[in-house]
Amino acid sequence: MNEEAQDMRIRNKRATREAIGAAALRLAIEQGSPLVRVYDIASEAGVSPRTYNNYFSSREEAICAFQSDRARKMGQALLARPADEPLAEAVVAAVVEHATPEPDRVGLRMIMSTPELEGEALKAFAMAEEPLSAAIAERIGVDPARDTFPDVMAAAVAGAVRVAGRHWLNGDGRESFADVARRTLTHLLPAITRAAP
Amino acid sequence: MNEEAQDMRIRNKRATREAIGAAALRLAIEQGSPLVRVYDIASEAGVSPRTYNNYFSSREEAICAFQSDRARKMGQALLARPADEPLAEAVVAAVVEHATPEPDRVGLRMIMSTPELEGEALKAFAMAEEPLSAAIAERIGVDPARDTFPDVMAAAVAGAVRVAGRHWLNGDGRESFADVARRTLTHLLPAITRAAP
DNA sequence: CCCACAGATTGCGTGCCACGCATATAGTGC
DNA sequence: GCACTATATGCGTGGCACGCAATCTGTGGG
Repeated sequence: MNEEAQDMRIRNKRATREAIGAAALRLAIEQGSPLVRVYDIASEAGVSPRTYNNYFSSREEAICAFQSDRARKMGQALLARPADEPLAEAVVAAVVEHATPEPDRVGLRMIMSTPELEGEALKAFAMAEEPLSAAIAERIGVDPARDTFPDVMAAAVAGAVRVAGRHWLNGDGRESFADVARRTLTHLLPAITRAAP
Repeated sequence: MNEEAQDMRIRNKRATREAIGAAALRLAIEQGSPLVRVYDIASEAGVSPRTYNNYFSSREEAICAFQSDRARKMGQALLARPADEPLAEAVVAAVVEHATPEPDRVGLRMIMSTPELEGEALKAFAMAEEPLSAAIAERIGVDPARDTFPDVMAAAVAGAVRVAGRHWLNGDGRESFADVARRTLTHLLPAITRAAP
């Protein structure tokens, strides 16, 4: 049962990590990010402050943990798409998967409007680039160390999703995030499809 | 002479800001970013520690100030290109301008390999996006609040330059940064030229 | 020439936080 | 039941951001 025991531990760690992250996000939304104290986050999550920073090394990281995990999943979603699917379709599908359930408007707006969280949010999006690049490289069969195409496309796609989030927030709220993301990705399609004829 | 006096003050502020930023970068390269103390940066720049954080609110911000200013200039460079130049050419030209003089390899490598600085570096690149987007929007005559194209392209271009930096660092050093950047931007050209027929 | 004023620098005090170290606890395999 | 490892926690230390108030500096007016 070694593996299962390890799984148990991993699950537990993930659970507390998510608990802390959720607590941090909730408090940041309620009180505003700069006012949140580490002690409060830890209390809310039911752990010691010392334990809190076994998981996160800054308040920003804890608040944006949700975004980070989302971004990671977006990259992995592309890897999981069927290999015979055209690259452009696979990318759009992976992004749309990642967009469900709809992001939390209030939380996203809080993050976007807080300069201190901006860097962390950008890091979260950047985290999606490596798996995206790997998936693209594998799909079109090039070496990402030699050819810059996968990295460039990954960065462009991540950027398009980020821009979609911004426009979705500023919009009138009647368009779903997935639709906005589809529109932004459309602008990239000529570049994406060019390399996968 | 009111205006000139104001100019003088602005120049002075800019000078001390650059002095502090340069000192921070130099010390970070020499000793490694986490070992640099605020007191040392301030001493090196000839100001008080208290003055240092009138200009920067974190060590990371000071160390990456040079990158931030660079990124800003890249955005403004596009605005300054002749209006009749095709968008794709103007973008490439602006990036190449921004690439001279060649970035400092050691400094860039230090920043790229320090996780704490990663967020700040990403913020620096993101700063270039707004002027880039504005320039693109003006050039093709669309409203950036309605049309996502300028923002998406700005993010893609900034991402391509960032990727170029990474590949340039990992390369054998015989290719200039400008050349690598040209290659990465080439991958975006189909998307860029599509909207400016 | 002196004064008033605004902007910039600086010193000091306060509160917050990241992190190393040592310890307690819990869950696992033998 | 026992040894072991991973995790949680307490405590202490050092560093840093920032508010506040005093000081310094350069500028323009009387």
